[in-house]
Amino acid sequence: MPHLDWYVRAQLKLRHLQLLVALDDYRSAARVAAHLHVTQPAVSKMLAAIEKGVEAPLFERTARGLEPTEYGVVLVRHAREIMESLGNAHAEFQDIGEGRLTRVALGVLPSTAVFLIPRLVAALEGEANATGVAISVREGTMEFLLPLLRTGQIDLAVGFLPAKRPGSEYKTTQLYEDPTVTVVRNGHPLSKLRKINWKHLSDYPMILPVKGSLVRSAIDSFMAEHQVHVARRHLESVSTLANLGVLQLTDSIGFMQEHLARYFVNRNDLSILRLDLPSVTMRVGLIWMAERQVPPATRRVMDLLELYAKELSASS
DNA sequence: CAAGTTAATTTTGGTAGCTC
DNA sequence: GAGCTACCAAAATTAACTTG
Repeated sequence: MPHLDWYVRAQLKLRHLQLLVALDDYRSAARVAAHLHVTQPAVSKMLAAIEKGVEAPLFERTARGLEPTEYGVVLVRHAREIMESLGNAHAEFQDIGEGRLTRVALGVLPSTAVFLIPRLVAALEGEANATGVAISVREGTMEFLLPLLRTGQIDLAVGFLPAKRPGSEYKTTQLYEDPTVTVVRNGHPLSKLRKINWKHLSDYPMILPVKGSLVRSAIDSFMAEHQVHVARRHLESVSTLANLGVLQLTDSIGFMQEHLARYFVNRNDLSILRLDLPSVTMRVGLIWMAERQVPPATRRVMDLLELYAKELSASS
């Protein structure tokens, strides 16, 4: 499909995306035509033009309507995302127009999402004055968040700080340290043992962060040092919910930041093994771009997060 | 040479008639 | 009934000229 990229950049119109989404919704050219206030042939022709452009059939013509092909499903999904994202622009325009709500876009790690963010949002909700802050949150690994930070799609990241300070494009402050712990389902054979040593881990499948991530490399070197054998069939995942599900359903051993693990333990979802991973403690902190000046709203969010982090480490 | 006007081209949508 | 092709018309955009 050599021309798809070019076509999408140069030729594909918003009108086309509308059409694709409507076709998927109605599965009928005639009804789509009515919805878009055009006639049926116009719909038919526009679809043909898109299909020619992307060089792939997008909808299968059947006796009583249209059904998306595999290609169609993919393109419709992206079209929906774009239309939705564009819809958000309207809300943000209003924010600017009203001149009193500032949007702060945060990027967070799964391990920080569950306890820092709710407190932040609750505090901001509570103040109820006109010069409020609207928060938007994205979750992902550091590899996902840092590019967003660089391109300005997020203003601030709450994530792992690199071990050394290259003193470069990012500015950081440390909030707290988060050790990595091993977690298993309640009633897991290992949780019954009085004494666990590292060799025990070799007997069970593991869930590890994806290769190349900060935590993973730390775990890998720790494992090598303690000669723990990693089962060949281990799961690589940074999806917190997937990990939780797998852990509860199987005898897998998972690695999690302690703060997140505690959350699950408190809810009686998981158990923490009595094992220390001393060299796999992550430094969690705020990260933002050095060259961009920090607007007051972002400054406030940073102050609040620092405050909660302090309370947190004081109470634990 | 910039502003304004006109001509050519492209895009979009419509109708009619046809096939499955 | 549903959709396709062929052909037509209107609108918008772009290119090509004038002109002060």
